[in-house]
Amino acid sequence: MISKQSASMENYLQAIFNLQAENKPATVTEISRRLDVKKPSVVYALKELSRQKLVKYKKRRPVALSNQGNRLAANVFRRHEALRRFLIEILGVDPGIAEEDACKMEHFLSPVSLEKLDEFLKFMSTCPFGRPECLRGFDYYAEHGERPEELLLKCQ
Amino acid sequence: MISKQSASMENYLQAIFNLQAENKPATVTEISRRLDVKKPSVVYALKELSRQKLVKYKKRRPVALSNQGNRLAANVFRRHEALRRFLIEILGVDPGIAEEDACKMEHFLSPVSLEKLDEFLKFMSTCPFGRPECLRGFDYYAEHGERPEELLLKCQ
DNA sequence: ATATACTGTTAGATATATTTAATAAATCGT
DNA sequence: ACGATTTATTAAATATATCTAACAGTATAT
Repeated sequence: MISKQSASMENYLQAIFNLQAENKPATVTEISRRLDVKKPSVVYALKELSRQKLVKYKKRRPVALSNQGNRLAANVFRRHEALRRFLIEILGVDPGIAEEDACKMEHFLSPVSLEKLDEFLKFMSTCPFGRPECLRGFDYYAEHGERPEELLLKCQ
Repeated sequence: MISKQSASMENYLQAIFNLQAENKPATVTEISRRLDVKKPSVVYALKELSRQKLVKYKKRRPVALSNQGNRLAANVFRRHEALRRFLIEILGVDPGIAEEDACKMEHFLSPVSLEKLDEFLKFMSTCPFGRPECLRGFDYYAEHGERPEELLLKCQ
């Protein structure tokens, strides 16, 4: 019943999810633009997702997620965000690249790892003293190629 | 010339790479066992990789990586290890699950992100005072569900 | 030495997901 | 109102990667 979806189908669900979140109609053309695929590919995917009752799709009408579809999409989105934030906020990866990487890896992060990653981000980003010292140490290390001297050593 | 490979082909390269590293002959049967696919799938893949000069493949002979193939496989392995280690050593994910997740995500980590992740792992694992304080803080948080009081607060 | 078992290959079918080309339906501008 | 443009769909082709079934080649054991 919890129908595991392919990476491709998850991408379609997520695109629709994002459009809904932005209050924009989820049209074939727009989905096709966002996923950089041709329109017949979108129609094919919508038929498949419709068959699985993950979207409500009537010909030539903007598509909408079903409850089940929304649940799945929200899940993909959560994985996407966790990965994206990790890459940007912890590793300092360029946001554009982080987005791309998250888009591809998001389909393969297990629930257990997601949970841990979410906790990790929460812990690191809600530190009452700002960015934790060891992450600042890493920022320095990433920038200067060597572990910070004296000043930051206290972080350990 | 740097021929980007599919996730599937990367898996075959990696399986052969691992067998070579273990000094075991990379046979169709063994690759098929490790990747949990049928033997004709392996033969298909070997033909394709051979066509691309990534493996040296003669019918009914154990297969070997070419230099180029070895370079690609080593790269996959590096991505795999970085992800696996991150999941285990930083997030505390169960090694079995970490292995599975790494196996799937390894195909989609960009060079830039890999570089950063490697640096991050190196920084965190070579701290002269052992496991960095904020990671120990996270260990505590993950176990007890709340940020450590007084004692560990200094880490911030 | 030959039957048996294991290993490897081929051929053909299947599934998924994409494309192009053609067409149909809807919308827009004048 | 109608021709042009945009949007959506269908049909058919293609690519990748898998499988099953059948077969071929090699090795093994008695």
